[in-house]
Amino acid sequence: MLIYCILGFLRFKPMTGYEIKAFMEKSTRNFMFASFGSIYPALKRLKKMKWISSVQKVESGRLRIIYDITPDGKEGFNNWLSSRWSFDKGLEEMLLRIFFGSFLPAEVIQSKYDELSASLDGKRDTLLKLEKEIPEANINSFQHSTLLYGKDFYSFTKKWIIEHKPKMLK
Amino acid sequence: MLIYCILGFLRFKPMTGYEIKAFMEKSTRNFMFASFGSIYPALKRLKKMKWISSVQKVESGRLRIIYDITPDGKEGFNNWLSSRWSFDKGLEEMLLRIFFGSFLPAEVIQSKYDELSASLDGKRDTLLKLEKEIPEANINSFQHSTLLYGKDFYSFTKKWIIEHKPKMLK
DNA sequence: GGCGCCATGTAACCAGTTACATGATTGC
DNA sequence: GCAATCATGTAACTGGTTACATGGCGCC
Repeated sequence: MLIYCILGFLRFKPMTGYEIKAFMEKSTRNFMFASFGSIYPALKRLKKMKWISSVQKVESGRLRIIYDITPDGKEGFNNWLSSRWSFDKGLEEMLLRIFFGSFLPAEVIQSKYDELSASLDGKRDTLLKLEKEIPEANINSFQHSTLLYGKDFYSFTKKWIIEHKPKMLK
Repeated sequence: MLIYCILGFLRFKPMTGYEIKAFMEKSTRNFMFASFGSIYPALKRLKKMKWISSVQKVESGRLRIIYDITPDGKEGFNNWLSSRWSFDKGLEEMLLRIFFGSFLPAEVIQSKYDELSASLDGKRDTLLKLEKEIPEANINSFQHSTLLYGKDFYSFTKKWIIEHKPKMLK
């Protein structure tokens, strides 16, 4: 996931590893955050894959390695962004995808919100089935309340997704 | 976190590694789930720490290693469960703690819900500050919507916590 | 001269995963 | 006789973390 986050950032503009971390701090930090110890190795990995390129500069005495996304990288990023928007990998991936929604054509983005909404229904159904399988006598009120939270959470998130689905421009 | 989950399960009743996984599957699976590849090593670790004990039995030809929590384990578990209920480690830890709420004295549990609620306020405040720091012109509607979701999510969860806070019995 | 920020990176560690290996029992 | 379930476990890998190491710039 971190690599797609980095790739997405580089679609906004070329950046150094340091800037990537700073950008995370003020944009995605509540759902996606990483330390230098994972950012720099991730950049090396992406470079090796040829999904990003780099230029070294010395600016006012400081070494800066500025990374940019390559056509291969764009393809990899777009494949990730346009693959099924399910909730299976959790809230974090959902929000990261939404964050980069502007890189998807307007016609596609609505169907992605619909996919998400369907996935949330599926999640809720699974919980409902789970609930039916458990005899109520075998579960205390705290255990039951975690199930309840799950159901309410999926309902809330689904409703939110529907309400915030981008409107089609006529 | 996994070790506290296992410890909590063993407070309900002694179990084998296999049973622990099966129990997870039908109780905590939407917020806490692990494979055998992490359960068995975790049990070994807990055994080494003397937080759990084990008895080997051969029942109808099958080897079963039944684990039980020790007094040291109970202490470790209680320390974890009664440490500050913050939202810092995410939804999963919050739900796991609630799941084991019955192991906390009735007087304490209410204050834990209050702690959680305060922690959620704090999280929301951080997002509010973040939002103020970002000039609106610099952010597209998708980026903005992830912020919005964060705020709504914290509000929803806080409201839920308050509504489901256990009532004091008179 | 010292602090805070800019900037890069590595090493040790941690907690998990998937895939594999083994083997017995139960029920159709 | 075969599939599903019960039962234990390891090895290779993954994707991150914290702490450390290094060093220059800008400003008071």
